[in-house]
This record gives sequence, C-alpha cells and structure tokens, in this order.
Amino acid sequence: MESTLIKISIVEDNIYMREGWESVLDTESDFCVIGSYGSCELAFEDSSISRSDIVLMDIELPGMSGIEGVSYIQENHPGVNVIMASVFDDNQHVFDAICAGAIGYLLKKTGPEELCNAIRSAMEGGSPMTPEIARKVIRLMQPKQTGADKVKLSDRELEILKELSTGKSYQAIGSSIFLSEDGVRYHIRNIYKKLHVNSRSQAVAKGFKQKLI
Amino acid sequence: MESTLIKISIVEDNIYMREGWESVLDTESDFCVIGSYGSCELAFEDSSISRSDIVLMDIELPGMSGIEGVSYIQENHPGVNVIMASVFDDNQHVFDAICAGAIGYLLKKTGPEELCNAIRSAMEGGSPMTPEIARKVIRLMQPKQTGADKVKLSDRELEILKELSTGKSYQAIGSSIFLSEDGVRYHIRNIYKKLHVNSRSQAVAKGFKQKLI
DNA sequence: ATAAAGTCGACATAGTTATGCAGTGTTTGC
DNA sequence: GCAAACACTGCATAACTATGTCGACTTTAT
Repeated sequence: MESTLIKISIVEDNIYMREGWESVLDTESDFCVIGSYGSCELAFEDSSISRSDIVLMDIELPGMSGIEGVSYIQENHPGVNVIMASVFDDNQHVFDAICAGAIGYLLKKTGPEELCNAIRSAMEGGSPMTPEIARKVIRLMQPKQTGADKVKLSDRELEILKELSTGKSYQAIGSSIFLSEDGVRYHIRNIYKKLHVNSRSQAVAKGFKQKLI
Repeated sequence: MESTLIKISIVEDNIYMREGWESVLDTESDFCVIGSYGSCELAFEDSSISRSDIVLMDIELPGMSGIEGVSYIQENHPGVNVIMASVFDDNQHVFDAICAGAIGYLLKKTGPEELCNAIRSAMEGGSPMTPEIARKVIRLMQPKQTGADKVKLSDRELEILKELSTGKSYQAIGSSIFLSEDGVRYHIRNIYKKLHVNSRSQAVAKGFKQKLI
C-alpha cells in the first residue's frame, strides 16, 4: 500500500510557521520534508530543492524574495513545482509569482488539511489557488474587447496578418502564399482599413491585442 | 438569518440532468432556480437569464452551443456569471468557453455538495474549475520562453518597443520621448539585435510573445 | 588610468512600405 | 441581366525603414 513519497522542501523565514508546516507535513504518511530553510540563499546552497517534488515558498523573504526564488528554481530545476504562500492576499505579488513560474498559491492561514490537499492536488497536475486569484486569472484570459469593436478578418487576411508578424516583405509573403506582390498589397490595405491602422507594426500589435494572432 | 437568495438559471438539454440539478439546488435554502431550459434559444426568449446571478450552462447543446450562449449572455447581460459544465473533460471547449466569458467550469460528474460550493464560490468572486483546467490556465499566463533565450531589454528599449507597436515613425518616436531621430535609430538597432529580428513588425510580434508589451 | 560598454548625434543610401488610381475577372443577390 | 461586392493584377511615387560607418561623451569595471 506504500506508494512513492512526495518530497517537499520549505523556504520560510518565520521559524514558527516553518516548523508548523514541517510537523503538519511530516505526520502525513505520503509526504516527506527533505529540506527546510529560512531564506532562498540558504536553500540554493543545498541540493534538496533539486530533488524536491514540491517547494513551499514564502513570498516575503529576507534577501532574495520568493518571486526571485521561483525564477531561479524554474531556470535551474524546471521539473520542481513551486507553491507560493503569503500572509497577505497581495495580488500583485501573487501574479508576479505565477508569471515567475509558481504553479499554485496559498494563504498562510490555510489549515493543515487544505495544505495537504493543495500539495496532493499540485502533484496530480492541479494548481491550488484561492478563489479570488482564480477569478482574476480567468479574467486575464478573456479578451478585453467589448464585442462592439470586435473585428472580423477573412481567412486570407488572417493568413497575411500572421505573415506580417514574421517580418516578411510583400514579395516574400506573395511567394509563401502563392499570390502576386500586388495581391498581398491589396489584402494588407484591407487589413489596415479594418483595424484602423496604417503600418505593419500597428497591425501586428492590434492582432495580438485582439488575439487574432 | 435569511440572506438574499442566489438566483440560478439552468440551460441543459438532458432532462434527467437538468431536473437532477434543479432538485439539488432547490433543496438549498440559499438557492432559487428561476429558470430551466433545454436550449439557449428557449432560454433567451425568456427574461430569467437577465435576472439570474448564476447561469449553469451545458457546453454541448442542440442548436446554439453553450459557447455561443456564453458570448450572447456576456454581450447582453454582462453582470450574469456563467458556469459551464460538460460531461467531457474537453479542454479546447473549456478554453473557448472561458474566452467567451464563462467564469468557471465544472464536470457534470461533480457531486451535489461540490456543485453548491462551486456556485457559492462563484458568487463570492471565485472561479470554480477542475484542478487540471486551473493548471493549464496558470501555464497560459506564464511566459513560454525557456529562460535560455530570455531577452532583457533596457527600460529605454522597452519604451521604444512600445512606441513601435503604435506605428510611429522615427521622428514621431523621437519627439514623444525627447530624443533625436538618430537616437531612436540607435535603440531600434539594438532591439533588433537582441530580439534577432530585422523589422518593426517582427519586433512587435516578439514583444507580445515574450510579454514585453 | 585605461579599457570596455552603453548612449547618443550625424550622414548616406539601397530597399521597402503606404497609398492612390485604374483595370479584369468572379460571385452574389435582386 | 445588372449592380454590387469581392479578389485580385499593374503601375507609380513620396515617404519611411534598415543598416553601415564615424565620432563624442558617460559610466563601469579593472
């Protein structure tokens, strides 16, 4: 009935918090705390981070912040899943952490049972988050356009807009989609009209903003 | 002790499923099912959608799909929160739904208790999702760059890259950031070198892809 | 102190783009 | 059958871009 242990490292400067987590996690039969540090600097001198399945990391740390810590781990040990934690429901930092590579976010007030569930969820491919963070993340995914100024480009135009973003000349685009240089010109004119722009870079920018590209 | 009821509408073509949800939700003292329909077409003829706090909507529907339904609701009743549901863990559709404006996603196998919790979470500003979806969403937020080919532009270069995306000429950029035309040229050269491109549109495209803009 | 790196200003020019105008077919709707 | 919309081709040109090269000044590191 014994399955592989989930190896966990902790980076947290508050010793009571840290020892609290340690004791909670160590009493679970499927968890094993293999490292516990008061700062990123101390943690990265050691090898336990690289051997961890999960790193539980505070955001507010003396010296290297948790955000920088996540970046470091992502670059050097891409397979390690970092779950951030903060006493504060500080959205900016949370988003920075996610962008830096964290796969989840917990509040420190999270109870022992939820903490354990979050870690198991993270191991199973989930991303433990507070509901508020989840909503903000969803909102970020949604296009901002109101629908009124929604632009519809034809397939041909979309095709050419994508070519534009690669920096090709009229001639080069023509060759790659089997159309004359002037044919490409014709479509680009129309793209400009539809997007209300008058340069390639503007068109590409709008294309990205409106998720056409 | 009586607080405001959460008004819920259901759009689901399978009548057993629909009635199952209805009975589950109606037994909760804080919920009130104000509408229940077998298709979007039927639902949108009625006014209950517009009065709903939450709409529980199937993705796979005859006629107008749930995805289209969400778009419609978003455009016409932006304050209504739509939670999508699907029997299938079909990521593409889920993402389409989220992009169309859904604020959460549930599997139909979700139990009664979880369903109720999801609705309450949605009302409190959360975004109920399966763990797998949550992880994918997080991944979407994270820059795709591997870290090896990560590019660092200076503040000045970033400033100019943003100007580039607006389609300004060298001269116009120079005026707006108080720099000579040739100064702008100098920076754009360097941006091109760092991004390994040789045109404005390519630079803008890379800027968006690497989330520099 | 000397070198190296970063930030500009100036000048030149081949090459590319944006845009206007004028045709030629094809498809679509009425 | 005729107008209108669409998808091109052709041509022309002012304007703008990409790129090389030279020099000056400032900051940073050694």
